[in-house]
Amino acid sequence: MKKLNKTHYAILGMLSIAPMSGYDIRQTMQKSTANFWSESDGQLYPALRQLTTHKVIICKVDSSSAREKKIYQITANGLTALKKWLAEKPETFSVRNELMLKLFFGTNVSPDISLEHIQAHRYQTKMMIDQLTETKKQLVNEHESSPHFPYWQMSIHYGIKLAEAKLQWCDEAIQDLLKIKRGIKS
Amino acid sequence: MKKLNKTHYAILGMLSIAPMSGYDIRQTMQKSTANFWSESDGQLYPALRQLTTHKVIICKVDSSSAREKKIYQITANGLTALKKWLAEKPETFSVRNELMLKLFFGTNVSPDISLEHIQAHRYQTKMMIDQLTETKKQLVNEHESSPHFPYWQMSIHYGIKLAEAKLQWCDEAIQDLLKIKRGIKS
DNA sequence: TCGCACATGTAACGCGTTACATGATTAC
DNA sequence: GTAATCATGTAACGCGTTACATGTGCGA
Repeated sequence: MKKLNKTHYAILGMLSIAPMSGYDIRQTMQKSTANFWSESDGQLYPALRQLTTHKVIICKVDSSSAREKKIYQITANGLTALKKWLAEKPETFSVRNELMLKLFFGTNVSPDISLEHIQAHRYQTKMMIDQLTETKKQLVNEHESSPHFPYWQMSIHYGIKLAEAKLQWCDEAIQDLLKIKRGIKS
Repeated sequence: MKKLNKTHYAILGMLSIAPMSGYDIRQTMQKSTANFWSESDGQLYPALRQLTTHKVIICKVDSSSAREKKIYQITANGLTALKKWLAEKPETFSVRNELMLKLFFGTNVSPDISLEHIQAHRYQTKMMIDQLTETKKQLVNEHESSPHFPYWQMSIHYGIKLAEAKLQWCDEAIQDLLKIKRGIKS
């Protein structure tokens, strides 16, 4: 019996909200946790089988609809395992930020290249803020009375706060790079 | 001939600053890029061999000092490859934030558990800000006249900006959780 | 003499993505 | 009819960490 990994716990968490199919889990993750967590197909389906073997979830085939659908449900065992994991200190994640790495070596190339990278990042970040703001609105409309609401809202706020900080940094960095450009010309 | 990956380019970038040994590269990364990029031993040494095979770096064994030391130097080929990579759009990295994932499923456990996680995160973030502020001071003292200076400073500012945003979020989230606690009691 | 920092590597394992593979249903 | 979405999976590969392995030089 191998231990459960983070993918497993992410799935267990999703199933603690409601019974779902593999496909549902993907959709839900893309809608809600994509900003800080996602799983690929290649992880998801094997993990569901492993979780079933561990008896932390059970699978019921839904033949009522025309298409076959495997609905997974968390077991009492599964909920206990999830709660235990939730109480453990979260590991601090190591970040790999390619934009920063390229910027760090920026002296090797023209400032225009760094400028372009940052402007692209600025645009992406702005899109991100819009999208998170939209998600937040939907959350208020659809789940305001849910016990999940405050927790889900906090996670969205985290995304927004960080994105706003990135935006500010982009603006400052763009100014810095323009100064470098002026320095080169003079 | 396999393509170079990001680890390879990170090393090339380091060697574009100065010739270094594998050990030096690790030290330098830990001092300067740890906040957004790091490599483990298990990656570094094999990568150095591969880069040598690709002839983008060359190795000179330094026997002058008592201890053997392999000093790697970037070649003209290597610099060209690095510049080409620097000009390519950086891929946006997928984040996996375990703290956010646990918070997202917070309804399954007591608010105290989420509170503890966030308070720990707040503390770590504060330490991070102090450390980055210190690094920034050192940078000004030691490299202010270097052409690398503005680029390196920007990367530090990024770390600081983001950490400050995290700190603010922590304070808000702690207030939110305290409200939840009061709600449960009443 | 003991422990730390210097210095270089290997092996095993698990994680995670990507591409592949299949097929039904529904909306246009 | 045909494209998109629903729905489930597999195989291969590369990435990255961890643990292991070895040995020197220097300062307390």
